[in-house]
Amino acid sequence: MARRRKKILDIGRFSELLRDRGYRVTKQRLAVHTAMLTLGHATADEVLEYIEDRQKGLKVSVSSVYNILSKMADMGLYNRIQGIGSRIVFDVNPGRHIHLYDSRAQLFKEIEDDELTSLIDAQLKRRTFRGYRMDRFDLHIICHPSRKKKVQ
Amino acid sequence: MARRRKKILDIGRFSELLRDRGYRVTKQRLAVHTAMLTLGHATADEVLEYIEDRQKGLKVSVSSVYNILSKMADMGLYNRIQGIGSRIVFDVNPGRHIHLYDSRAQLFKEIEDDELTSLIDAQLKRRTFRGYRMDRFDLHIICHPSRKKKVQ
DNA sequence: GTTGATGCAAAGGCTTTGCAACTAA
DNA sequence: TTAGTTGCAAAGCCTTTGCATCAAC
Repeated sequence: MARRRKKILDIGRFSELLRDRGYRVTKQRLAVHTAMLTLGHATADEVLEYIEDRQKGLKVSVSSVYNILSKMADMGLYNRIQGIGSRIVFDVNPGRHIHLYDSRAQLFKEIEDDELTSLIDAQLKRRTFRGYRMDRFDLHIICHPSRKKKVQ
Repeated sequence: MARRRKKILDIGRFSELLRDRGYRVTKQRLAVHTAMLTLGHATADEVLEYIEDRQKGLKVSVSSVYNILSKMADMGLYNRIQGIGSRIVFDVNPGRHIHLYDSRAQLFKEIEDDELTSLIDAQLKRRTFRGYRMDRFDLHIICHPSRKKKVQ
């Protein structure tokens, strides 16, 4: 019983989606989505930094990055997960639910584990939450590096 | 294989712990912990509001609430979980890992599910995360009310 | 009496908002 | 052309910090 997952939209489908919904395809939106495709999950200023590093010519403001990330999240394209503290982390993959949080470096790493995802999903689906219907889940595995040396 | 859980500290043990570690037992700390025992999880201003409602006589400042909650979290007494957006939510129970998030009301509800907790814990324990050791996990089940009428 | 803890106000960090200028369609 | 977007700056919110005062021990 494989879990059905939403797919990450490449730039082409991303543009299509915008157009389909009557939104404009702007350089800023393309740049943000491109950044998210590479970064996986990122805060607004990580996205901004990424863009500034790769596209010197393109001007993108902080507020636009926020607006774009928020709009995409509201459209269901990204998830809002969250860092400890007060920073919003956006996740490009709506189907990605398991995050490893490095409590020392204070950043998220990716975990791909379909078996675990399916297992939890199955468990949750057969449970009832009085009066509530589950949309999705987020599993945060809080970890610390197990060795002194820098881990990769 | 029941999961061993840290216990919630009642006020007496809370005071003991403070004294044992060389910290002072202040009215503010007692008030904050009392609030947390009732609220389960709360943001700093929810704690403050709770205290102001019940103990008109006692003066507690915002910064003290923050300081106290942070210190307790650093001592491992509370967990920092997080609301969507930029607010830090503290959880009084270090052994409580499953949270139902009502996305409409934007608040957390409690889920007690030892079976599910044990299951996930067991799964995580038998997995390896290259270079990382797991401290704990947080499962957020994002839900919406399934009926129009207000749910309890 | 000693320190650690508190309260206040100011500073900080991240996010949102208002609005004129811009640009995709 | 024209309505949706952007960029800028200001405002907002929550959290942290510095320091004089206070109180637990």
